[in-house]
Amino acid sequence: MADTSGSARRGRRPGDSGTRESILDAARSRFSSEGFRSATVRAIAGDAGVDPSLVMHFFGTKQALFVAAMEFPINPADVVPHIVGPGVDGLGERLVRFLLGLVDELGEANPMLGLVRSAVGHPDAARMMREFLGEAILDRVAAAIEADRPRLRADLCASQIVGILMARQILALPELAAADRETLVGVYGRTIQRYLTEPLDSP
Amino acid sequence: MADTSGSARRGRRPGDSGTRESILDAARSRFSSEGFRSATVRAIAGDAGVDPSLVMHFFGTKQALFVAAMEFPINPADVVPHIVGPGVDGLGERLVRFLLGLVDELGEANPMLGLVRSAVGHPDAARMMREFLGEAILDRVAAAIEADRPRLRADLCASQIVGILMARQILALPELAAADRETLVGVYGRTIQRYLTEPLDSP
DNA sequence: ACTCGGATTCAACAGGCGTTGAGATCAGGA
DNA sequence: TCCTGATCTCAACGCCTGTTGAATCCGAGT
Repeated sequence: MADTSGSARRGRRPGDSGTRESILDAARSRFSSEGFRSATVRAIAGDAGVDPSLVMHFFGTKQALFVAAMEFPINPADVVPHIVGPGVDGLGERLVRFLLGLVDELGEANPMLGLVRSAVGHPDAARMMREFLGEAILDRVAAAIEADRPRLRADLCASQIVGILMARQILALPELAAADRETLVGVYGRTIQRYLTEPLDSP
Repeated sequence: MADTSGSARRGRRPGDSGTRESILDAARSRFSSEGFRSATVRAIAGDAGVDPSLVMHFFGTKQALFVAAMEFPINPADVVPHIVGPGVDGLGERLVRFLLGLVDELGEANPMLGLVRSAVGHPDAARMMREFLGEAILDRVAAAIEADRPRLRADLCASQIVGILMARQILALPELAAADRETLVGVYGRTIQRYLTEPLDSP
């Protein structure tokens, strides 16, 4: 609100404007909490204090803005070895602890939530989610341990992880949202561990 | 296409028109595959071969149409005792087998998928999903067995069930979609069984 | 035979959407 | 100092949306 005249001015603003980044921040927040379809370019522009057409100028298309905004803030290649490194023992717990920590840390601007919310009824976003969760993370994990049917095991893990996101962050199931994090790490960790290492044919 | 004149006629059609039901069928299908927001009244009317305003005449509002269409085709009170009856042994497997059978049977007009697809970014639908999954099914199951923290156990089960729906039907993870049903019943059944009966504090 | 009322369509509204093109403004290199 | 090009706004376009009101049609009860 340091406007020197009384009304909005056109043209370039003085100083180093971090406008592009603030558009990306607003987009992350809107896409994450409303999904691709419901989040509007106009609302994102409004949040960033900017005209909608400036968004188009920077990113060209709503779809392209979505792709740019849902870029993951950390590189899986950096973090996965850190989780897998200590060995198979406790691997499930480490994965779940990492996931829950990330969710709490990212808050409302969480690309994983944006992808889940958009994947529903939007095949392109479903593909992005599949690629991120599967190829970037779980396939590496499943490959690090040595077991039969690694892809099926990765899919099993993905189903529980997506379920955690849906139930805790989107459906907001009350007991699950209120539960102590380490309790969940224990329960879900054992599930993931089973999906990764135990025999898949029930005895 | 048994039109006696060459063009569409106004007014009441001859014979016993099951129009209301065919609108509901179309709505179930559209809401299930696209979610509340993306499914349009016009498309539903088109599928039913009817003018959009007739949909409003019957149901008043898109929201009311959604509620009517997402009514579950079977009554949980009828089926849950059938699943719980035989006792705690194999309860998880019976639940998962019932769920997967239902999904295959209902196909593209599955209210559970419609609710999941709409819950995302639509709090009213999230509440409907919560009420159906929790109060109608899982709370009864958790109450039937006797264990500590029954609500948390119900939420844990819900998280895996929703995850199965997301991963298999919406994300379409390939190995999961292709997997033999009884294999999944074994793997997921054991998970649900754990969530229902095993101690929640990891040893 | 005659009305009555539900079924059905048509045409339109008001609002929101993504996107576009033209123009204004200014930072920084020549 | 002037010019270039990036940044930014305004106004508008065409489209799609849920919803409405009026007009038509016809089966059924009297």
